[in-house]
Amino acid sequence: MPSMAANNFSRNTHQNQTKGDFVSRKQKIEQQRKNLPIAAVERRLVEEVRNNDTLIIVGETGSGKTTQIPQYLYKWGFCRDGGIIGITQPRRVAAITVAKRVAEECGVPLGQKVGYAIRFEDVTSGQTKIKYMTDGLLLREALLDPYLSKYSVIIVDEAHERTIHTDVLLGLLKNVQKARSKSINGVVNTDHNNSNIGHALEERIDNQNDGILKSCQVKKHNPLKLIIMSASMDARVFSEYFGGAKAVHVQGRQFPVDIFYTHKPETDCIDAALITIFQIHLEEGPGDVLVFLTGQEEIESVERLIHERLRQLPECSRKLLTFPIFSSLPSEKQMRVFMPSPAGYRKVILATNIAETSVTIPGIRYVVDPGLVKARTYDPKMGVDSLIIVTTSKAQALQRSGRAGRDGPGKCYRLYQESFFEKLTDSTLPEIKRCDLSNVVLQLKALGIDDVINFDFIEKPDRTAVVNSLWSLYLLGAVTEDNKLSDVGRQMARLPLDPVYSKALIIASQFGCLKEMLICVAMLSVESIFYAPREKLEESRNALKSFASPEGDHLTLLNVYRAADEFFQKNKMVHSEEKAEKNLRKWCKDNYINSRSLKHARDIHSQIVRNVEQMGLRVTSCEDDTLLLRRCLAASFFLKAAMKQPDGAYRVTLSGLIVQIHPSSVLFRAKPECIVFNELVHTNHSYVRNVSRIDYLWLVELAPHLYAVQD
DNA sequence: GAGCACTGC
Repeated sequence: MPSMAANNFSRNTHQNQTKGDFVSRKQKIEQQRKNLPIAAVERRLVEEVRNNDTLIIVGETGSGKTTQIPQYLYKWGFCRDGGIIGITQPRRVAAITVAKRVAEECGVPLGQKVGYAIRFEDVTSGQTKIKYMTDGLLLREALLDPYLSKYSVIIVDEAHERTIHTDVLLGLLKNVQKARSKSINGVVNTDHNNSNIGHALEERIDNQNDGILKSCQVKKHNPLKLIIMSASMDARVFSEYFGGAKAVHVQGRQFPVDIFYTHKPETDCIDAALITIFQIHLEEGPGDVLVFLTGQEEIESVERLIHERLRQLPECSRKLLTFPIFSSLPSEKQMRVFMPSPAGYRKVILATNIAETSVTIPGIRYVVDPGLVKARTYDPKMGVDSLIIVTTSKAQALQRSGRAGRDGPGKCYRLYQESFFEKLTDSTLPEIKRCDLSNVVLQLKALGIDDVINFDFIEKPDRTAVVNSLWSLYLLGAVTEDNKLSDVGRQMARLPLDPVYSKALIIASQFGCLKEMLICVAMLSVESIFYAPREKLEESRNALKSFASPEGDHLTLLNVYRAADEFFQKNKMVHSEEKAEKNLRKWCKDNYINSRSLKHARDIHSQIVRNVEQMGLRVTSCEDDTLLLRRCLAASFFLKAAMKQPDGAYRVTLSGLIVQIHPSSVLFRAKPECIVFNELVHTNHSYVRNVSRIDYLWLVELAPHLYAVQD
């Protein structure tokens, strides 16, 4: 009996507690919302949105703009006509976490009134009114619904980051807005002046709606409200681009961060970083340290040096723990940076610029910033990506120092002189100015924008970059001689892949090896599959040997995928799905394979299998006919072929560039006469990665417009 | 025998 009573008692308490917690949590959320800087200007902001079709909102970190503004707009009736509010983010995690938070604030389950959509994951429903998504996803939606007609408001968040998706989206939205306000005036088919997408949209509607839908041609659209949100001080660029759109500022909430510069220029940045870390550790109050470094190698050597110097300190001063974080680090190791340090210990986080925006680590009071970053640039003429260490921009330096002021007042040590800071560029070059544009050009063409060179970008990409991508799209058969999208090009645009890979799938369906090519393309689309930690180089090499194919990296990747899939399917017969997934991760670890990359490849694979089936392509297998598959690789990747030179280097056939096979390739030693490859990256040398052995005569046979029999 | 920051469809 007593135990019974106790049981009841405890259950009651538990219920009361739950209820009490719930109420207090709700109240706490209400309180937090009211205390946000943005809450004070709710009415004014709503008025501004009502009065301006396009509004620029500059909000510093901590203002609450991302979570609150959509809720305000919903509350004040911006969804009343059935339209929904869409908010784009450059990163997936941001879309997910913000949506979760907003659903909680609204007290609704995620996926109903509030939801999110990212690639592979759509947590929205018919009732969704506030939809967070990635900017790339909204671009994809535009291909299916050129007017983006279900949205009454679109908010482009983090616009200052100027990702390539954001830039393309801004251009698109500007035109969609024009086209929608035109159609509302009922002039959809008469006014063919300045807006090329407006024009293109009208033509598309004309073509698509032949016949019974003709009466819908002048379908009335609601005007589109556009909000551009940026954290940068400088709203002028956005305002000018949108015809002098009004810009409003919202206060942020950050703790002050003291900035320190060096008195003289530093020659050895690693040494300077080490000295600074130990100065902080020995002289400053509690708080963790975040150090920005350029790459894995630098991080690993700084970590080693810290441990060496710690050993020279007295016992009582050794309470310092290091945590590396960079993107190719397996997730479980990345997660360690979030563990609170044991009492009395100080954490030093050695990070790449993953910690600038993508990962927010609590507890940071000190930032060490050498002012350098490894940046990717693209040479459109040679088709070469380069990874070079360059100085950060002012905006980047500001972003880095801000990481010290999230939990309290902080300090930032810039390892350069103040005069040097003044010389830094204001902001980082937008991505659209430094990457391959063939995918962007293909997508714009699929949206009906044929004249890409004169498209109204917020910042025009280099003309040669556009011309070169048009040329490669022409060679792939995606655009015709008169620069129009071909039927093949239209098919390619439906696939969420690099255009070369989309074309490879189409060719493979003709060769009868689409099943294999789907796997190759999925594996080629992800970050490196193999993981080789420095301390276990030998073991990881042996693991790779069991998958290696003498015919090249493509077949090796195919072997890995098949082995993983076979392992997974066998597991699924005896275990639950989750257990099988877990075992697969273990299998990856044992085989020195990055399970995050493999999971990504498996997701892409299932997505593109659905895509090609919808396109009506037949998924047939060439079974073990690797010769056929390699011929298909030659037919697909003929733009990237190279011939061996007498000295063992390779000469890229189309550009004449001299390159080496990357040491990570299975063909690094074999050095076949003729190869195709997928990536050309310049670091210390020019390297080609993902390489397969082919026969030069196949190129002559399969790409005769570019290759002839050699004398 | 080198070593790739980050994000996205």
